[in-house]
Amino acid sequence: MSVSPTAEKIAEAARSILVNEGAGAVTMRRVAVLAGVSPMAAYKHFPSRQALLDAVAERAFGELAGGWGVRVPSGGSWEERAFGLLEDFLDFALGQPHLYTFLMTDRRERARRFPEDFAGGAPPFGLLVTLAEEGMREKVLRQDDPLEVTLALTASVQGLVQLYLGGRISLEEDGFRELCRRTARRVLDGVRK
Amino acid sequence: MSVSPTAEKIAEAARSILVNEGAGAVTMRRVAVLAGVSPMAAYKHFPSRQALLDAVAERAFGELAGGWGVRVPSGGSWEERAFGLLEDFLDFALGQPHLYTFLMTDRRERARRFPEDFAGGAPPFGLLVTLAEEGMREKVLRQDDPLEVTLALTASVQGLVQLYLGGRISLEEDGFRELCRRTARRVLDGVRK
DNA sequence: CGTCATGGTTTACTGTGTACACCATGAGCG
DNA sequence: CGCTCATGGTGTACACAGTAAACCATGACG
Repeated sequence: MSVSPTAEKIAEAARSILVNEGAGAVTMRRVAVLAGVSPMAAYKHFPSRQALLDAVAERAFGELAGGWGVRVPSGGSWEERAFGLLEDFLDFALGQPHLYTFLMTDRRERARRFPEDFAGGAPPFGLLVTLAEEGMREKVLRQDDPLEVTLALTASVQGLVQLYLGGRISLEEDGFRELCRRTARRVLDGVRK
Repeated sequence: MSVSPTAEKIAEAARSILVNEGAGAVTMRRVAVLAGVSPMAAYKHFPSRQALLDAVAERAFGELAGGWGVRVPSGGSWEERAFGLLEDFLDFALGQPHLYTFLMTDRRERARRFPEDFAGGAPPFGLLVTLAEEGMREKVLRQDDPLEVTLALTASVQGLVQLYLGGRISLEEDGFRELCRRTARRVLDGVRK
C-alpha cells in the first residue's frame, strides 16, 4: 500500500522546511501552506506533528543508509576505504546540518541502539563494524572488539561534528574536515607515546 | 551590584525545572508559579525567556568550571589524573543529563570556541589542555598539538555521552562508564596495529 | 510633601498544536 | 439508478506559549 499523493506533498514540505531551517521551524501551518492544503489536512495522514517529523526522519534515514558509502571505491586499501567513508559522513553532516542534527540528536525514539542494532552489518553503523572486522582480518587493526573499536572511531567524529555544528569550532569547513581527518588518525594511532 | 532576591527566585525556579525536565519544559508561566510571582514578573529581570535560560546556563557553567576536577588528587600519576577528570565529567553528564544537554548542545550563542577560548588554561577545557601539555612534558604522550590531542580525547567521550543520553546505547550507567573508560584508553593507545 | 524609578500585576494579542464538526466525492451495492 | 458510507478535505475553536502594554504600590529622595 502506497501513501497518497497529498501525504507525499505534506511530507515533502515538512522535509524541505526541516532541511533548510531546522526542526523548530516546522510548524503545521507552514507545512500546510507549502503543501497547498489547509492546516488540518496533515492530520488526515499523520496523527501529530511529532509523527510527521518521525516519518520524515524515517525516510531520510533510509535514503541515507542506502546512499552512504556507495561512492567509496571498494578496491582501495583499508585506510582509503575508511577515510572515504569519513568523507561521505562529513558530506552529509556538513551539507545538511539541520537534517543531521535532527536525526542524530533531536529524535530520541525509534533510534538505533548499541549494541543490538549495530551488529549484523546493517547500515549505516553495521557497515563500519564490517570495515573494522576487515581491518582486523587484514592485520591493519589490532585484535579487539569490533563494535567498540567502531564506536571509538565514530564517537570522536560525531563529537567533533556536534561541536562544529554548535558553533564551537571556529574553522572554515575545509579546515574542520582536516581536523576531523587528523583526529581520526590520532584515534587510529593513539596519542600515547 | 547584586541581583534582586526575586530575580534569584525566578532563576532558581527556571534552573530547577531545567534540571528536572529539560529546557523544553521551562515555560515562563511555570517558572512564575514555582517562583510564586505572576507570569510577567520575570520580564522585569530578564528581557526574554531565552535571556533567562542564558543566565541560568551562564551561572551553571561557572559553577561547573569552578567545581570540576577539584576532587581529583593532583598527586597521582598522569593517567590517574586524566581518568579522574573523566569520572568527574561523567558524574556531571550522567548526574544532570538535562543540564548537560542544555549546556552542551542546545545553547549555541555565547559558547566557548575552539581554538581561541580553549588556550590559556581557562576552565573547563583549558584544564585539559594543561593536562595534555603535562603529559607531553612527562613523555606520557607523544609530542603533538596539545589542543588537538585534547580535542581527540574529549570529542570521543562527548560523542559517547551524546549517544547515551540520546538513548542509543542500551547499557546501565556503570556499564556505560566502563565503555567510556575503555574508549578513552583506545584513543590513548590507538586502535591500529 | 510631591516626584519618580523600581518591581510587581492584569489584560490582551499573536502564533502554536490539535479536537471537532462539517462536507464533497466517488466506490460498492440493493 | 439511487443509497450509503468511508476517505480526505475544510473551517472553527480551544488551550497554552511568549510577551507587549498599561496600570499600580511603594519607598527613596529632592
